[in-house]
Amino acid sequence: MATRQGFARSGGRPTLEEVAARAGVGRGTVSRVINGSPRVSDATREAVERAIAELGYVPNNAARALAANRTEAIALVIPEPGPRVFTEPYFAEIVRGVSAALADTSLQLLLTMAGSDRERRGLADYFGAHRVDGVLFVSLHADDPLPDLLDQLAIPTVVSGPRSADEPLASVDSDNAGGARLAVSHLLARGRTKIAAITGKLDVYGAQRRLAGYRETLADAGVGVDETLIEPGDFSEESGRLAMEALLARRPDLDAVFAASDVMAAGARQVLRESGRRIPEDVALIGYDDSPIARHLDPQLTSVRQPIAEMGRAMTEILLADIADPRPAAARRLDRPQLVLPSELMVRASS
Amino acid sequence: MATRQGFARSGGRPTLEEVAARAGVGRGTVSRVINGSPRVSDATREAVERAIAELGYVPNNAARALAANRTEAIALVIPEPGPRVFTEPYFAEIVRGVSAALADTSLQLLLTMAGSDRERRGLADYFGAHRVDGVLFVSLHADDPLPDLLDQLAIPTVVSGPRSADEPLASVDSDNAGGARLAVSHLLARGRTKIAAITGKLDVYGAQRRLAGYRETLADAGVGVDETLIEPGDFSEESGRLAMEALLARRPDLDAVFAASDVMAAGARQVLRESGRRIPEDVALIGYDDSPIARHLDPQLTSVRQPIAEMGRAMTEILLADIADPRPAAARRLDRPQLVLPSELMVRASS
DNA sequence: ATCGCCGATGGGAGCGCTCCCACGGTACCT
DNA sequence: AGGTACCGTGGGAGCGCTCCCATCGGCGAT
Repeated sequence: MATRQGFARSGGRPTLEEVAARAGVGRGTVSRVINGSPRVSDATREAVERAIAELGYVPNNAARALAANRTEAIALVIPEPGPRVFTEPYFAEIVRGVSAALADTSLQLLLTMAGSDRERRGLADYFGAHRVDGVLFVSLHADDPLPDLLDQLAIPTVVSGPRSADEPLASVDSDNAGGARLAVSHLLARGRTKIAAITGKLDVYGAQRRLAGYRETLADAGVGVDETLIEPGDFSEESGRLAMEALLARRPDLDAVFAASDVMAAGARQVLRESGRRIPEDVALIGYDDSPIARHLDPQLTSVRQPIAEMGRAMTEILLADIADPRPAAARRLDRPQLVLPSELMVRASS
Repeated sequence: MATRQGFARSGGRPTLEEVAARAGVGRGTVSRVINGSPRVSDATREAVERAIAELGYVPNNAARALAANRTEAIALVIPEPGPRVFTEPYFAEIVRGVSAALADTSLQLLLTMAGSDRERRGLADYFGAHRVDGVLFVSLHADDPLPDLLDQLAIPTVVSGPRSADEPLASVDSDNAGGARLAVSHLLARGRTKIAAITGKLDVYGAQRRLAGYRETLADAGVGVDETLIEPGDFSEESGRLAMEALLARRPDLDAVFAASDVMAAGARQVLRESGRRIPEDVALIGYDDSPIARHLDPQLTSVRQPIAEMGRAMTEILLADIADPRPAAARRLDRPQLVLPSELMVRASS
């Protein structure tokens, strides 16, 4: 293998200069070939490419980064919370999407889990020191100062769920309202009319949107929204249980439940069972996220699936476009995409 | 905040040189302070540190890497397989452990998902080009050429599960045999004697060890190993189903099942239910991995928990120690740790 | 008082690359 | 023929840091 011979012969790694010498051209020309500049004749390009192959040359990233003041790396920041948040494969799916989008570029993915405030402070310095070309944020908290700091530093940034309806940064989201609409429409189509909702934490924008979708669908269908059928949760199983108990106490006549997460649906299911109700005969149940739990619940849980990997991919593509955009930060700031990807209803036995 | 002022004033980021000027010392001295060299007087060190704080100086990684021929980064390589392998939070847990171990260092974590052969070839060049100081491998395939290549290149490497009993690279593993032993002992203690095993893919070393633990425990207890009670699976739910059917056909009298993964246990559970058997009254069931599914199965599944995050942490610590080891590669190669971390049995309703 | 030694320090010489200016050559115009 | 535009190209000048050698004092030993 040519590559390996290259290593062995020189002892160290071949440099640009050596490639240039071998190809009989100057450093600048080799650099142009490597960077795909059009200002190189075909013959020269070919000669350079041959020399690169023969020597097994691979550019030194550090040198490039230093000389060009780029880093060839983007960071994925995950505000790492308690140990068990990764119970759902959300994070892994995002990473999959991101790294798929990165596959044909030469960019590196830097993973940053920053739970504590101290760590986040470090990050600010870190990003400020120009150590990444762009930053991807996953599941951002509404009160996180980091994104705004990045904005000031003019570092391209994309977040994975807008923090509000007027998110200032570029963002990618799944259609939470649409997902809820799918679920509720499906229940209506099945003849259910007393459809309860267990919401997520309502300071999370996505949870608001899911609730909004629920409301809109019922209103549009002429069924009307009954506030006694709505109970807040916080995405946890325990909160699903509690919400279900409250709902049942208030509205024992309900015939369907739309929970804003599978985990809450699992809690609700337990309470429904204990109350002697059958699923879906007496009460239909729908969750959200299409997590692995959904498929293992008994009965299998109908759930709304978000295209998580696609979201990761889309975030990355938006980020890359922003990085590549030659206009000054002020101009780029003007047209920041707010992408919303459609959700899908996975119909199973529980509805 | 001093840091922010620093940015604003200079327009660009402060450099070593500026810090040196401000502290009234030479570049070399500042460099020594930053790198914690002892050959600096206390007074000077203090003056330099003050200048650093005042300017909000953060070293430029690329420049350091270039000058020192280090990279300040380690790679975590995940042989990305099909879309759905991340169904279990294994990967996320490993990342948690790794990044926890990295938290007090200044090293960066580079995430590399390399599924296709083409990507892996790229990786070889990439690592060869000295772009990382060390590499962490997760769930390595037995026939992967990459680790050996890294070994030749003398790049420190740690793998997360040895590929065989005589793994040449440093490795960290959970005690698979011990985990199986816990499970089987527990079943024996509950009075079960006809304990079946559904194994994982036996070309995976961990699966072999789990089966070995099962065998040893039965042998030690004087119960004896009955080969008709052993059926191979491949870690998938479907294979769990098939294996359970085969076992039931052959040994309808079995009173317990130890499955080498929760997912297979879920498949087995379904078949047991369909056959009219009650869990755990008629047949006790134990899984492996303590995945989220375990807690959501009905009845909740007893399962063996591996300390995954701790494994990630341990891998990283071993890697860092290897990177820091000043001895030549040949010497380092001699004492490569093979760490085995204990597993734990999470007892739930199914056993 | 002189010498030698050692710890503390300054700063030159790169690390491998990109950027950019300058140069020779060709093609086309007047 | 002379001029003007480019195009493709070479190579100097750094990017910000670490390494390492030279230097400078101060100290105890002689």
